[in-house]
Amino acid sequence: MLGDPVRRRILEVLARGEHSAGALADVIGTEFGISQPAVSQHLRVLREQGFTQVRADGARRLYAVAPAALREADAWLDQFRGFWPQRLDALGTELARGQRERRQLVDGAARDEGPPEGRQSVGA
Amino acid sequence: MLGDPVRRRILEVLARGEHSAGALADVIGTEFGISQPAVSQHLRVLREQGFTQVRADGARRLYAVAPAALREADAWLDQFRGFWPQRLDALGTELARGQRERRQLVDGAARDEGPPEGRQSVGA
DNA sequence: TCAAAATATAAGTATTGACTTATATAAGTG
DNA sequence: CACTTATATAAGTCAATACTTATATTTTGA
Repeated sequence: MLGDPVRRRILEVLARGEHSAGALADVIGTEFGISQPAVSQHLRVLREQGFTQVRADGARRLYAVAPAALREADAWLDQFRGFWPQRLDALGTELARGQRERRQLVDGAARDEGPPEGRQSVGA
Repeated sequence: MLGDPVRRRILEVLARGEHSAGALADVIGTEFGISQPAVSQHLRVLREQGFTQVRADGARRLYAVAPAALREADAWLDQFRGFWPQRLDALGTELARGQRERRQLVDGAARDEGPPEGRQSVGA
């Protein structure tokens, strides 16, 4: 599933906010040199496996990250957390900041919004 | 990679400690109804992709979780941590406990050691 | 040193999966 | 309406992958 680099990349883009299928077809299609249907098929898989949510906006379909499935992956990793050193250093910062609000970029196609500000994990 | 249920299951078993290739072939082979070579091939993939480490013990090969690759997956998930509610409640406990030491079950084949005690994440 | 045990590799096959082009469907727009 | 835009689906192809059985390799122990 997420072994596929195209799908991973799609989610990375969606981590920055909502994007239309067309915008994704442009960005991802260009990056990987694949067609619109190819991207659309990846979107279908992501949708069906619960990694994304979609809402209609006229003829467009706006995709966004759906937490559930990714969270499940995260939960699965719990059993291995004891195997690597944790990053407690970032904790204070994170606690102070509180839970970060998500932006809702309605589309954005070619336009690049730059890297997301540091949303980071702390780990156990 | 980890989209494969057999490989995920192998790692789950290894999360409880070291197991020989034969023990894994028994457990996994039985659970999934596949042959020794099939399991061995999965072990090869996991090894080559850096998810496991192996050491020799006579004719046996003892497999264990290799943190690096899984940790990378965990790091990748960082960018999505803002999308789901965090479990800060577990933090105190975890801090108090300090980093959990890993057991080294030398094999264990059919014998089931029961669930690992709660090794949990806290998240950002 | 030879047979058995533990594991890996080889070679073949069937399924899955990631694309392609072509086309269907649905929604704006003149 | 007809045309265009936005997206999804269909159908086919090719490569990757997850098995199988058979066998090679290494180690141990009688």
